[in-house]
Amino acid sequence: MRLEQITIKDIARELNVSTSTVSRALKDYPGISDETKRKVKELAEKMDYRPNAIALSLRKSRSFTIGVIIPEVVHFFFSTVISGIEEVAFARGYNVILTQTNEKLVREKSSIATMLSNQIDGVLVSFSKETTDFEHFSNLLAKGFPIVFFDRVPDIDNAITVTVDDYSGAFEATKHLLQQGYRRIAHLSGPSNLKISQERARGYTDALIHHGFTPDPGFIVECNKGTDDEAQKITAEILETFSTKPDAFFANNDMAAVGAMLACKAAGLRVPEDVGIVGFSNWQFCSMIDPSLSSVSQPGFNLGAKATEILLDLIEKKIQLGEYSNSVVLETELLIRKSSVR
Amino acid sequence: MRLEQITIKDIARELNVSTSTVSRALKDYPGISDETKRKVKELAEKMDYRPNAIALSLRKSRSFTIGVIIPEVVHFFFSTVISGIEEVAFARGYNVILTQTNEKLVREKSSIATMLSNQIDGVLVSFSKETTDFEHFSNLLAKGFPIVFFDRVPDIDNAITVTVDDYSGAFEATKHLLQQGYRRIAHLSGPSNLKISQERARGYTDALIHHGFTPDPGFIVECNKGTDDEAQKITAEILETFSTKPDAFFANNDMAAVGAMLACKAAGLRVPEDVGIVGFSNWQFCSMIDPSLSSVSQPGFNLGAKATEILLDLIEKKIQLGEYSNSVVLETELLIRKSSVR
DNA sequence: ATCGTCACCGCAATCGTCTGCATTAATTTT
DNA sequence: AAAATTAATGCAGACGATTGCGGTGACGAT
Repeated sequence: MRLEQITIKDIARELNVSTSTVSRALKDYPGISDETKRKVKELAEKMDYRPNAIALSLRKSRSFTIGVIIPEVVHFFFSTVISGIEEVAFARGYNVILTQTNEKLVREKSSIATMLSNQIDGVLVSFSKETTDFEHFSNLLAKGFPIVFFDRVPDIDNAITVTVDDYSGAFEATKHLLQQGYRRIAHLSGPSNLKISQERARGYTDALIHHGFTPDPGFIVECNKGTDDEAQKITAEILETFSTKPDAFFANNDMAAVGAMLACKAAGLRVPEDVGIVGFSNWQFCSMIDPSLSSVSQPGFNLGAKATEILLDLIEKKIQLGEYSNSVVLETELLIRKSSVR
Repeated sequence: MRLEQITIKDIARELNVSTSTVSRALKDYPGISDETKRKVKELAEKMDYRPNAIALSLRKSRSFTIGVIIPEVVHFFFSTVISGIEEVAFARGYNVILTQTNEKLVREKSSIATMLSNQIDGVLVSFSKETTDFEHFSNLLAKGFPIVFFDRVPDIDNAITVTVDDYSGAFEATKHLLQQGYRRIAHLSGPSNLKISQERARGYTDALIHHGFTPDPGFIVECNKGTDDEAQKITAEILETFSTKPDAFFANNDMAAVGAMLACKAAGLRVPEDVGIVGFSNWQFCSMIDPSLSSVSQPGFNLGAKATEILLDLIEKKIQLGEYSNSVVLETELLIRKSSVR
């Protein structure tokens, strides 16, 4: 059957005192004799008493639980973020309820609903690709409910966001390709409704302009799913149909970069001699493939940790809304490997 | 401030009825007039009422939450398992509380403690590498608390376990290497206290015996951490110091396999011509590296899903302890790629 | 003998929901 | 018209813990 947990009542009965006394004794309240405290604590220890967190939550309207809404768990970057979240939450005594949306808006909505019903103290959110309006969050924000957005963030003013510097990561990657002598750099972009995709595309474009080149909008091709298969097909198509062929690819993510690399190899092009490739996220496999893949590394763990710290500070009122600059941006780092150096 | 949720009291006050009536009306209990039901439901809808799951948990001693204790999140296999868990739990209306132990026993213990304190209905567990005694679980099991172990499971009779067929995966992998003509196959094993490591080593050994070879215990080398760096060092050492050099490596996991591959390449050996390599887990990168890595794929998603189904069935008393055969074993599949075919 | 002080402790309400057992009013039966 | 039945609803206690407030007894002071 259900686990029969020891309650404060059991201790009270055993000791012939009231539950109030037990409660206060356990918490070292004044007004309880040392003798009583000792007896209560001893018995509690002996009976292996553990406070019922549910009852506490009800009483305090606090659950010491935070929710995490994430597009998908099976994703190197997101899993490192989760790891960071979990680490900080655990250290500060909070539980983590996790749901993945599988990039579906309906699941995002229903997840937030059941989480609220479970009285979570706050929530960390990274949007699904489908999410274009933020209504289901904005009314929560308006009520002052603690929300911190990370990575995939909304473009509204009063939201607290933690992101990585996608713009400068993309800028540096593109600049690096230019410095290596690549001239016709294509960009395999992500879904255009995501701010991160926009930022990366903007970094790419600005880097070109900054170095005196004129960006060709046709050289930005959207890879919506972000899988290697998709990118492979798209790249193959580009290599076939474009009149001016790209001599480098800057991909929105590493999977797409690998897809591009495979397509190039299949087309008889050598990487990095004929074509340079740079990815984004620095998945584990980057250093394991041949040629090893240059990539922009995102501090996933730190991002998760930082977002959680801010959220918990908000929850515990250590900071007020607006005290932090609303958006925290963590630095990215371009890791240069073989795929982009000739 | 904290989110001011609408309660049934608010609805009751507004409608001049008792909370009991509201509660029953919302649940379509008999004995409530259709008129009242309609009014209550309408107002509940209008006020955006959501039942307080915490209060329900307290009342029912059920939280509709399951706990997941996992060594680490940033791990391809485990993240797919989590995905499977989350999927089934969500579909059946359960929340998932996640904690990672980072392979530490103390965190395993404290995680289970706070989870119990949060009145979880059951728990899914994969052990940390440090865990050698199961006391912190066995007394829970004795009390009939629903626990399902997966992947890294204890070796006790009354525990329900869901695993993949490590033995036959290892057997097939080794057999495949033998069939390709490799004769001096070394095994980079995992921590010997984990049953999965033992099973894989056993499959390896049995395959050798089955094909008429005498296993050399010295050819089983433990890679405790399971990282590519560690495996690279160990493999390099093997290649240097062993009098009979291995001509193939069957690794306990893919990271180790990659490490071995790198070490072989560094030693001037060609893969697969001089040395064959097979990994375990079929991480995403297997098909992306050069040469592509043969590996035993584990059905992570299915494993998570199956374990969760069993757990929820247990919780909901759809099945009794012992009704399932205590251990469910899912099939593995050897995926043959270039690293082991000459 | 009466009062005040102090240490120690218990009562009861509370958080939001559910539910067994009344209670009330309306309706039907005799 | 009185009694019995039925339908609709309310009361109150429970789940486990916390906490403001009031109560009890011992003790010393007056």
